[in-house]
Amino acid sequence: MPELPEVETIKLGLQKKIIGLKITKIQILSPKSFQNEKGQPFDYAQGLRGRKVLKVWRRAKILGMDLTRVILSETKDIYSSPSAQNDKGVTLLFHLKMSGQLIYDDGKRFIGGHPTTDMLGKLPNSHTRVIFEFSDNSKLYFNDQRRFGWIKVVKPGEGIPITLGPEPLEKEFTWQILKKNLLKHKNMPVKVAILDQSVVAGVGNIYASEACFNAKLDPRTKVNQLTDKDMKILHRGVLKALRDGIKYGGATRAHFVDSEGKKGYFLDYAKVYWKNGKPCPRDGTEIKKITLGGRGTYLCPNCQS
DNA sequence: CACTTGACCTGTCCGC
DNA sequence: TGCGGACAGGTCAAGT
Repeated sequence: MPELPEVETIKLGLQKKIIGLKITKIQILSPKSFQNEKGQPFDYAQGLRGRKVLKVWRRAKILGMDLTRVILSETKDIYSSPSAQNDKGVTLLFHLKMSGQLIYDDGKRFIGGHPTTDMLGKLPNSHTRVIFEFSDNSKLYFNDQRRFGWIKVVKPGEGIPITLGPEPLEKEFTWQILKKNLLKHKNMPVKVAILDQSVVAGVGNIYASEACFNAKLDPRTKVNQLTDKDMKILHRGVLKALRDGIKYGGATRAHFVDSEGKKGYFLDYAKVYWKNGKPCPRDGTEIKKITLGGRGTYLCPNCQS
């Protein structure tokens, strides 16, 4: 799914809702979806009961949730956890991959009929993998049709299990850094190269096509053909694509919904992604779909050269 | 080494 | 209507 703007949208939604709430129960319907730091099923979910949500954050496409140190009197069974000694709190990492959703229900969400939530129907549903219950009886559902996504329980500050480059919305992401990282892949088409999370963290297939369009660059252009000017324009193009994505609440093709279950509208505003056959918004030429690095790629054959 | 393909899963859509 | 194949937002491992 979810690329950076979609995860950012979920983060902003959850920050308003679950900070300070205490977890009372976790139901794991799909053990594969709830893992320890080694990627094996995490068997001690009961040890998370009694913890409060301290912080919700995002790095690239990963959502993090820092939980308090356990309150011993409430959760004796934490001692069955290998990390029980010297408990400094716990962090949950969420990766939604292709089809994951995180939907918060505090009873106000109108399940099953809201114009923007019709697609969800009732929760839990057959794609619900994990359910968090909070002390105010609200719930957080982790749904994931394809089960590529995961929740990992790690120690606070423990490394994210993905090699990540600069965070594009932070100051560290300059055009010079982008150039340096892209040059790791001199002969790769530029669109494929910016999908590498160590080049720039958080760009996925939708925003990679959009970024190339914004920069008026043919996505097939090899990295070593790019001039410094191209690098600067591409840097701006990446930022514009991501910021527009956040502005429109993310992109929904099939699965993405925000933490209230609402779809994102970025695809209505996307310039090329999923627009094959439609006119280019710049010059009216028909948008083409091609395959690059095995992924669908969209471009205007006229103004992206 | 650089790059591509396959695997992980489930669902949908399209052509025969 | 049914069936096979292609394809779908991500990422890592294995293969070329």
